[in-house]
Amino acid sequence: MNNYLITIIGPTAIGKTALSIKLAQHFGCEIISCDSRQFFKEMTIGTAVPNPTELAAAKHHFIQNKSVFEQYSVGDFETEALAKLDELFKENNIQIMVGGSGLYVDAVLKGFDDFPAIDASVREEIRKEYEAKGITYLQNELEKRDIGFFTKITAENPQTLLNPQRMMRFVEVCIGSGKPYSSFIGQKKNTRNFTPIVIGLEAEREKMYERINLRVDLMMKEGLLEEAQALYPNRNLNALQTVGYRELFDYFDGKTTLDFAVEEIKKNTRRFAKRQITWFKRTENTNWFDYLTDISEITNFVESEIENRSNTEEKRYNR
RNA sequence: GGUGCCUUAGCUCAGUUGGUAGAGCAAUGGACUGAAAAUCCAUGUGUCCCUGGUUCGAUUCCUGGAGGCACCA
Repeated sequence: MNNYLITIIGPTAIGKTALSIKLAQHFGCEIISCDSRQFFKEMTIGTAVPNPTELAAAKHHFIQNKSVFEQYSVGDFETEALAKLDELFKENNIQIMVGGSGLYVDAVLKGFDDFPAIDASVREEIRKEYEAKGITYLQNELEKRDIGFFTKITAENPQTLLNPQRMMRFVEVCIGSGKPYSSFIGQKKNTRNFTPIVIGLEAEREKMYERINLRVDLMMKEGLLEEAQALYPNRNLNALQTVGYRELFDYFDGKTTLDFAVEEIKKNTRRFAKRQITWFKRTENTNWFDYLTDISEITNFVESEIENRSNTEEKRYNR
């Protein structure tokens, strides 16, 4: 029997959580969250994790199961999510994944290559060099250690040469492993024991922004300020480089007024949503639905997809 | 009612000694294999308030009007 992973994607605040719960109830399955900020137990309001009622309505995984003090990467998530899915598919061949983090969705659906673990001191060293010498240091290092890859991105994606974070990663892999970054790319044949059925939620830009603004106001009413205040001492942690918190940290620093910070949260959330849309446009085989689409239409769609695919499976076996 | 100043991009404003205009912010498009709610790249969208006049040519100068602000009544 084939396994199916119903995957719900879309920009923030569009209604992914509500849809995923309805689908989970309909198919009697559980939910894998794929959201790079909802992993953290210290953040609740600002990351819009499902509320207790929602969590009771369907079993969720990867919601607030980590601490902001832990190191956690997309590679770790890929491993853990696949293990969890194997377990869940034993119970039910239909499961649900929902999330707004494109990179993490790709990790589960497509898989990434294996990279060696790189010692934190290597990154630290590279960061220092970069801060002292600027982006040309990273460019020179990459050119020296992985000329093929350097030439490729220069030709195909020159903007990446100006992106310190990506460039530091490339250089850190080269230095830490002693091999070119590109030698790890395209090595792994990723096989998945499930078929994704990807549902994308979309809305007119104006509607989407309206929902974002409303949600930010609601978060403030629910106590985002206090939540951010409690995390303020740890503001430098990676997990706290997050929309909704950084802007309030600036307010605590006395750099902005509270009203301005809230407007900044709205603006940065809009920009985040835009980046999500850009990413998800490229997600293969996505079936797009308006955010107001009736749940029955979506369940019908999913059921017919599964039927079509299992029919083609049967034909294959009967041959 | 009188006097002065203002009216240019979604917003705040600059500017053109007369040759149809440009900054910041907002916005839009894009990239992205272990920081990804991160990080990075690209893009100027316009009855220059309206109306006559002067001029080869007016957003710019002049007349009249409309709206706004300030002061005086």
